[in-house]
Amino acid sequence: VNSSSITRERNRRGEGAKLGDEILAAAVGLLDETGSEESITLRAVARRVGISAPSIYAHFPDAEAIVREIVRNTFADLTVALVAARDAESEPLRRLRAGCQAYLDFAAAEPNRYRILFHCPMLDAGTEVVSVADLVGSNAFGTLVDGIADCIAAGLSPSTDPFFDAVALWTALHGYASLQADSPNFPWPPHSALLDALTSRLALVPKPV
Amino acid sequence: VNSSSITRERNRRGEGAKLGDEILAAAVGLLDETGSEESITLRAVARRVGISAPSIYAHFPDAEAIVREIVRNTFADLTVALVAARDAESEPLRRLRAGCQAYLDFAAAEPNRYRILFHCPMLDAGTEVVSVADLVGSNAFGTLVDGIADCIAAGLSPSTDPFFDAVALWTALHGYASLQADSPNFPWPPHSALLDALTSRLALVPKPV
DNA sequence: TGTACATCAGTGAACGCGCGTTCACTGATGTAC
DNA sequence: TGTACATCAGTGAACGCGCGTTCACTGATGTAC
Repeated sequence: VNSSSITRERNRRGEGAKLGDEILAAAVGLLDETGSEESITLRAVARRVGISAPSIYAHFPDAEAIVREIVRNTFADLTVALVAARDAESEPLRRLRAGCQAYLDFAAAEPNRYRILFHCPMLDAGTEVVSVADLVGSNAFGTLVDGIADCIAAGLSPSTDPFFDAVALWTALHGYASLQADSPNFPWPPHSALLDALTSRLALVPKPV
Repeated sequence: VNSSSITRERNRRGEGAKLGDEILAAAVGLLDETGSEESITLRAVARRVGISAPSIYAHFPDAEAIVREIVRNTFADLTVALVAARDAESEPLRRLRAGCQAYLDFAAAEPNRYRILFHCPMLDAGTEVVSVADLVGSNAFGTLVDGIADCIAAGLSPSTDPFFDAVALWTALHGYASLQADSPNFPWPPHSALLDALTSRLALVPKPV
């Protein structure tokens, strides 16, 4: 029963694996339309791709596996975006700022994928897809710590604890990304002013009074 | 069909309204157990209270109304907590800090109720329960702005824009509250050090370099 | 003080729906000979 | 070059479940007389 109007050509022999990517794309589409990972159901995904529901089992062992894969891909994409932003600048202050900007840009461009990185009740039972060890040791968080450390090394920050400052900055970036996505009608100050304030005040200041 | 082991005494005449509160409490219980408002279903709530599902219709027009009421109550409770914290201190710096502490305490004590304040896909279709106008004009956000303004008036902050600084501080508090709830295993620095850093750097500093 | 009765606080069965998952299957396609 | 066939990519029907909502109802309880 294909109740959608989508017609799909069967993959050629040996190209069956392509369907896996189509399934992931359809799941992200559902996530973006509803803002809730709960709408990523096997049957809804199948309808969107234009296949029957059981076909998904050739590619994912169960319904949650699709969401797990989305989370994994999202974390990888975020990391790539942060590393690319870092490598595009050489001056330490600009580097740090570019990393923060890239973080917010990613969250703004993909608010739903960004959100389920941190809170995905569908998966919480048991395995965390991106473990804390992954996060702390990753290039994603490392970009922030290194960015601050570079500013210190260049004499641009009186900070003495780049990890601490990176946590403070990450915290604020996450809050900004989340609130801006969830409360777009709030009378936000200009984006660059707020980003500048968070970056400079949290990463470049001396220890609190 | 009462499949739970709960036995419940029928309310006495004239006390039928009590069931409304029991329904809300049961819904919050479900929310806390699963971390997802999706588990607040009419039937699950009814099972938990020990009544039949249709009984709920005497108190709420539909399933979403329960969640809407929880959001309303949560916003009211948060506001009360912030105002109480503010009124417990008189010295401006301690007042501001107490408000921030109360905000984080509330989020830590009720992470799920706190979260659905900002993101509740179940409800997003149409009405926002707590509007942005409510938020900005509320005592909840006003506590922060006033706290900063008081510090400025007392000569304790060189800031010139209490609203801007309140947004920056709120942003960071929200990020901290959210991440701490969702990533408790992250190697967080000591709580009071981080809270001090966020408060003083974002609210008490001069304009960014 | 006794009793009829209106009202209140719920109940129980039923409806149609979408869900995850299973199972046996089908038909096109590439390949061995 | 032609053809049999193994394999691949997917189908369709069915299962049992929990869901929101509707409907007609029931039985206890307070009250009017």
